[in-house]
Order: sequence, then C-alpha cells, then structure tokens
Amino acid sequence: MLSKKTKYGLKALTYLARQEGDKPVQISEISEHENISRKFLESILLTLRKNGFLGSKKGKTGGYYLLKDPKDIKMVAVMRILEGPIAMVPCVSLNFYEKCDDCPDENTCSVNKLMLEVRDSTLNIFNNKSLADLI
Amino acid sequence: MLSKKTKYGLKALTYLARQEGDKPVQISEISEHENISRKFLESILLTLRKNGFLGSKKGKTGGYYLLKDPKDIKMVAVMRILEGPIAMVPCVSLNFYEKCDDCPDENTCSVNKLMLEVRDSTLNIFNNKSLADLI
DNA sequence: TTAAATCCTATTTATTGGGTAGGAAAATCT
DNA sequence: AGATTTTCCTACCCAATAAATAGGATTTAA
Repeated sequence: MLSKKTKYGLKALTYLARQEGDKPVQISEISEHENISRKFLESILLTLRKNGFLGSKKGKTGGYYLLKDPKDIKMVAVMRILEGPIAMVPCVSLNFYEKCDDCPDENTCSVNKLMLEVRDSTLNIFNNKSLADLI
Repeated sequence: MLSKKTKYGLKALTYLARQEGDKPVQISEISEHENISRKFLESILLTLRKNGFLGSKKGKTGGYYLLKDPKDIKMVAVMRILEGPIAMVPCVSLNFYEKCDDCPDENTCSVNKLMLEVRDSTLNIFNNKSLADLI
C-alpha cells in the first residue's frame, strides 16, 4: 500500500507543477486544494525540500516551488524518498538492500525471483515517468 | 512491502509443491525447513486451506497438501488471499476497490493514473505466474 | 513592529504486522 | 478404550510504523 505521505507528496508536487511562473505557493493553499492536513503536509514538503526537489521562501509571501522542470523530476526518485524501497522485499532492493534472516540462499529462493520480476516492471514505469507525465 | 505472512505462505506452498506424492506434510516439518515460526505458519496454512488452496488431514500422520496441480495455482490468487489488494491504492484496485476521501475526481487524479499503470504491470506478472513457475 | 509564513523537534494517537496462548476436535496406534 | 499426536479455532498481546499534532523559533514583507 502506498502511504499517505507519498500520496500527498505526489499531489503536492503536481499541484506545484501546474503553477504558472515560479512564485512560491503556500502550504495552506495546497492543503486546502488537495484536502490534506496542513501540518502533515508541512512535514512532507519539508522532506521534499531537504532532498532537493523543492525550494522555499520564508516569511510573508513565502511558500514552496519546484527547483527543476517537471520533466526532469523522475518518479523513481520521488518514490524512493517518500515511500522508500521500490521492491516488495529488501533482498531484491537496489537502494535498500537487506538480507532476509530466514532464506539461506537468495539464488534458490522462489520468492526472491518472483519479486525481482515485479521490481523490474515497477522500476521500469517509475524510471520512465516524470512529474510532467502526471499532469 | 510484502508481509511475512505472504512470504511465508509462498514458501510453504512451494515446499508442498516440491513434494513427491500427496502425502500430508506436517506444519512443523515446513516450519523447520523454511525457518518460520510454527504457530505463525499454522495460521497461514489455515487461511490457505479455508481459501481452497490446501487440504488437510487431522491427527497422527496428519498435515497439509496441495489440492491442485501447482501449474493451476495462479500467483494472483495467492497474493490476493495472503497480501490483499495488488494495487498500491484502493481506488485502482479491482477486487478491493475503495474511494479515497481526499480526491474529488478519480478521472483527473494524477496518482490514480500512475498507480493504475503499476497495478497493470504487476497484475500481468501475477496473472501469468503459477506456483509451478516458482519451483 | 507586527503579521504571516516556513522551520524544527518532539510528542501523541491509531493502525497493523507479527506472533502467542490455550484448549477443542479429530485421527491413529497400541 | 485410551494415549498420543496432529490440525482447528478464537482470542489476545506486543512492538513497530504510519498519520497526525503541538508549539515555539526563525525569517521576511509591509
């Protein structure tokens, strides 16, 4: 299941991508338009900023704005920051690899091979989709 | 993330599929070979039985066995029973559909469309994989 | 100087995953 | 028949995580 954090983050990003010009958009504007708890959204935008997707301006007339062109914001990057691993099991994750405590041998593990296939097909989508494609 | 329930269930199924003949296999044998908590596995096998994947025999010499040929046990069916929805959001789920409380219109929702694509590609894999393919 | 915005850390609350407990019911073996 | 060994079933617990909230510090424009 996609976490609400990721879902809200994606919605906020598309909201920003739809803006004309690069005037900062306030949290509350986004939260109202997209029906997201203001405080929760605040923390999400904060992590998106800390990870280089958003810029911000403080004080009156402050807000958030995209740092890159929507077509240069790959879904795979956003997903990894907000949701974490793309893979369904850590043992087939590229960026969050972890060995399973059960499973003595990954090479002969049936679950491993199945989930590898799922990962590849999902990755294929996220690699080839940018924020621009979401609008 | 794939739940351990699903992971263990898949491992148990492949273990059973690898058996010669259809003699019942006891829970404890599977749990030892696959490093799964005995009690937890018990509850998993129970749901697999209640959903028509496994048969069981009680008492001494009892245990579990596959009811169908491994090639007739589709991954998509197993996944839906053990893991639940294939889709990452309820609003694109075929079997577990639910409307999102935020989102006023699914047809114009960017997340919806993206996750629909992911669902389709994952579904495509699970539809075309059977237990036999896991061995 | 005031108001309005982001920034930041910590805390709370709710949900779920993972696992246990304990006994009832059934089947086998002696 | 009785002992033993298995599955069956319901209920419960615990820890981790997700979701959301609190509250003040900092910055900026008017």
